[in-house]
Amino acid sequence: MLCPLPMTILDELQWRGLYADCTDLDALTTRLAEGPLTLYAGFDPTADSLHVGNLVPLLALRRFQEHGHRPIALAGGATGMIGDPSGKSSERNLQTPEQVAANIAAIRGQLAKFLDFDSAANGAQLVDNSTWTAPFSYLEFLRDVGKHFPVNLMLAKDSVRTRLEEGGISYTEFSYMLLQAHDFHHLREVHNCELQVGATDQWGNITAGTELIRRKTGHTAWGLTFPLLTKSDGTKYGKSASGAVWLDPQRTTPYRFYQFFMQAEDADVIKLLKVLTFLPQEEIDALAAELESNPGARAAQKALAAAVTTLVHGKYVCADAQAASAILFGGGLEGIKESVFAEHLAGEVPTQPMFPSKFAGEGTNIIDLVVASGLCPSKGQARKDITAGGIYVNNERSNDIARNLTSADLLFGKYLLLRKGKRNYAVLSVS
RNA sequence: GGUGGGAUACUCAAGUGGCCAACGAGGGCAGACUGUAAAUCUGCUGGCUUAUGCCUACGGUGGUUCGAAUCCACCUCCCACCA
Repeated sequence: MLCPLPMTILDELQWRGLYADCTDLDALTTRLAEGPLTLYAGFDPTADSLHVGNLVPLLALRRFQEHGHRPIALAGGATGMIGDPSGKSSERNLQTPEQVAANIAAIRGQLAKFLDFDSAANGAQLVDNSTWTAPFSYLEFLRDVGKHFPVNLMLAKDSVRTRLEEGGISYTEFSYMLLQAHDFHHLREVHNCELQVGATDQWGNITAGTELIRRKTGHTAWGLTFPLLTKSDGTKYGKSASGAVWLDPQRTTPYRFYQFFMQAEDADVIKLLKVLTFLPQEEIDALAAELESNPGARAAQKALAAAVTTLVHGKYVCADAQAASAILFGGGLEGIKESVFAEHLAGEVPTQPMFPSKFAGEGTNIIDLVVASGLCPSKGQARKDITAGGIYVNNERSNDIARNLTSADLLFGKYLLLRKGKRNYAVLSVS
């Protein structure tokens, strides 16, 4: 076997399945070979937390940083006020300035965790596009930016064209690409940022930026896109039955987060390892081989869940999620200690506080408790699930809808472990 | 502008006066099997304080009728053909 040359960042992106398109691959390859450059990716504050889909460009910034380049994470305080039409089939409601401000604050904190800001050579930067966009007057913007955009080219962008076909687009969202293009231009001039990366749905916005830079200054700038994260069945990745998978532990508990990746399909897991982790090629190849020869061991899923959970929540929190999973999916509850239960299950698994009076005397009907736990959306559904044998109390099937649960059923006098089906757990905690 | 067809639960799609909370398929949830899998088989799939009970629901608003998803009128939106 030939001794391989060290991988370039582009080789690595290619190998990881992170390369979709580039405005000028040859020129960018040459430029990257000459030395470090500055690049950026934008994150709009559509919610008060990032979700797993945002991880792809965010980790890509870090991949570039590990290859010596300088990443800029841009929080879209300005663009978030407008709403990106890309990939959306209908007009969205504007967020209030207060919402955007709150979301920006939350997202800035999350972005900061993934990049190295302290390196002297190539420390990351965190910027907010409202700092240079807000002072811009409307007239100035029209003259300095708008003048460089022929409307016929704007109409040809995919994001606009699809919207024109399905119901139209407001002037506000139509203008979004100008804001993002101006961001790129600003970063090009002020920070010498030569590259913008993003998912494929950002292609139109990115090329709007490279065009603006070229027309205004004649400088070069490149765009590079990643494929959208999809599952083997073609649907978007990052949604579980209960909605998006968030990085904020308040929105998606670390246990749920860990479980989400643990339950990845065989057909998706290798791709996810490449895209969402920093595991080296040899390790991922070994996991792929293991998946092939011994799929039942699910080593790849375990590695994926561990790596991503550690990346997002840290190794201690990940260890808790692993411990909780081991208990719930490993065996029975026999012999489990209160401290272990309290530490690893209560809080990890979705937990509802309950008043002690609920379990005093007669106790409370199982139907009401299942609904209170959040496992079932209505009493009717709870009744059906219980009758069908799909509900477990402290890991023992309980199919009597007349059953009342009392303090005698509580573990350690405090906890009730409810389960629906094979893998949906909830804890009721008396306090 | 004219004529004809259509709007039914998460989606597709039956139903043309009572037997309709509404056939069927997909999806979803659960059970068996399994790897916390896939495939397969089975059950469930509007809500409610126990239920031969009540409420909500077949585009909207009224009407006919003992009784309407089903009939009538008007309205809104889609599609086809003709202008």
